[in-house]
Amino acid sequence: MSRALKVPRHQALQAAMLLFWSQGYHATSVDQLQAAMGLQRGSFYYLFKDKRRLFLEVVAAYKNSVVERRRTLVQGASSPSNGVRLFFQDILEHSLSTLVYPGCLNTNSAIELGLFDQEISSQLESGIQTWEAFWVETLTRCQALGEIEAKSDIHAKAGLLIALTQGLNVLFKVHRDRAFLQSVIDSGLDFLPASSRVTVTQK
Amino acid sequence: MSRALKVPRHQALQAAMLLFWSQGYHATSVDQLQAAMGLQRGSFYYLFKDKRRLFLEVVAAYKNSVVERRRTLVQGASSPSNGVRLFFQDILEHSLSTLVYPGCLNTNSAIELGLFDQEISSQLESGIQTWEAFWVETLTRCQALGEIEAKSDIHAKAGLLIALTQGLNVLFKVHRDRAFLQSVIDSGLDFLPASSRVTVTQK
DNA sequence: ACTTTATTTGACTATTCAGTACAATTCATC
DNA sequence: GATGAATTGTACTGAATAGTCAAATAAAGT
Repeated sequence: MSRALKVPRHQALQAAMLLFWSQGYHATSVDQLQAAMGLQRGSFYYLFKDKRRLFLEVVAAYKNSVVERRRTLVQGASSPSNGVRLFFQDILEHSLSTLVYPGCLNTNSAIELGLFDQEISSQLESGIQTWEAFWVETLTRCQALGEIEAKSDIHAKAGLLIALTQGLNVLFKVHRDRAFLQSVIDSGLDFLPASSRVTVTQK
Repeated sequence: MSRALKVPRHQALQAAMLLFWSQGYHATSVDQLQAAMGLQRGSFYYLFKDKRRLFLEVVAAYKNSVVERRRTLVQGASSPSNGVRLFFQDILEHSLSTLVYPGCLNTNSAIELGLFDQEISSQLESGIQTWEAFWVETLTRCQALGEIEAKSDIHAKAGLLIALTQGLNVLFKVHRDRAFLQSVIDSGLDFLPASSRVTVTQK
C-alpha cells in the first residue's frame, strides 16, 4: 500500500545536517531546509514534525555518521596513542579542506543553543560525554600498554582532548596554516609517545 | 543645548552585552534588547543605528571590559607563568559562578556567526588574534626568565592556550565540578613551572 | 477497476521580526 | 520664558518566519 518517499529520509537528513552544520540552528530557516532537502512545505512537516524535531534527528544522524567514523578510525589504529593522533590528523584534514562545515556540529550547537532548549542541550551534552568516556577508555588502553605514564590523570587528559578538539575549531577560524595547526596539535599531545611509533604488528 | 540621555550609553551597551552573551546573536531580538537596555524603539535606533551595528559596538565594549580586565590580571601577576595560571583560575571562577554567561562572547559569536557576516567575523577574529599575540608575548617573557624551556615552540603553546580557553567553555557545559576542571587546566598547563612559584618581589 | 493509505502539493495563516516615520517632549542656552 | 536641537514614545510597515490545511496524487492490495 501507499506510495514511496520521493526523497529517502536519510538523504534528506544528510542535507539538513550540512545546512545546520554550516549555518547553525537559528540562521537556518525552514525555507532553506526544504529547498536543500528537496521537499515541499507540507512534506517537510509531514515527515519531520517541525524544525526543532528535525534538528534533534540531525544531531542523532551526525552521531551515527561523522562521530562513528572517527571512533572507528581511532579504534582501527595500530595502537591507542596512534589512534589519538590519527583522530586529530583527521580533524586537521577536514578543517583545512572545507570552510563551510567548520568544527563539530555537536559542540558548535552546544555553544549556540546553551540555554535555548532543554531537550536539545541535553542531547548535545550527552554527545560530549560520550566522547569523554571514549577518551578515558582509549587512554586507559594507552596506559595498559605503557604508552603513557602510569601516574597520569586519565580523566584530566580526556578532558584535555575534548578541549583541544574544541579549541582547534576556534583556531581554524583564524589560521588556515597547516604547519601552525600541526604544531599546536603536537604540543597538545606531547604526553603521548612521539608520533607513529611502529608497534608490533599482528602476524 | 538639547536634552540628556535617559540611559547612559555605556550602561545600555553593558545590558546589551549581557543579553548577547547569554543568548547569542540570532536568538536575541531587538524587542528583548530594547527592554533590557531601558530604551524605546525610537531611542534604540536613534542611538545604535541597528541590531548589527549595536552588536559590533558590543563586541568592542566586551574587549574593553572583560578582555582588558583579564589582560591586566595576567600582567599584574608576580611572574608571567603565574599570570597564565591566574588567567585560567579566573576563567574557572567565572564559569562556576554563572550559568548564564558561559564562555567567551567573542569565541561563542565566532562560532555562531562564522559565515554569516564578513565585518562581524573579522572583528571577532581580530579579537582572537589579539589574545594570541598577547600569549606569545607573555610566553616569551616566561622563556626569558627560564620559566619554560628555551626550545619550547612559543607560537604552538600560545595556540594551545587559546584552544584550552575555548575548550574549557565546552567542558563547562558538561561538568560543573571544580576539581575536575582544575585538573584539566593543570594538565594543560604542565609545561609551566609548578604553580605559584614565589618569584623575587620588587623592593 | 476500485479502495485504501501514504505521500505530495501549494496556497494559506498568524506571528514575529527588524526597521521607519514622525509627532511629542525635554532641556541647555539665549 | 522662548527657541530649537537632541531625545523619546508609539504607531506603523513590509518582509520573513514557523507552522497548518485540505485537496490532489500515486502506489499497493482487493
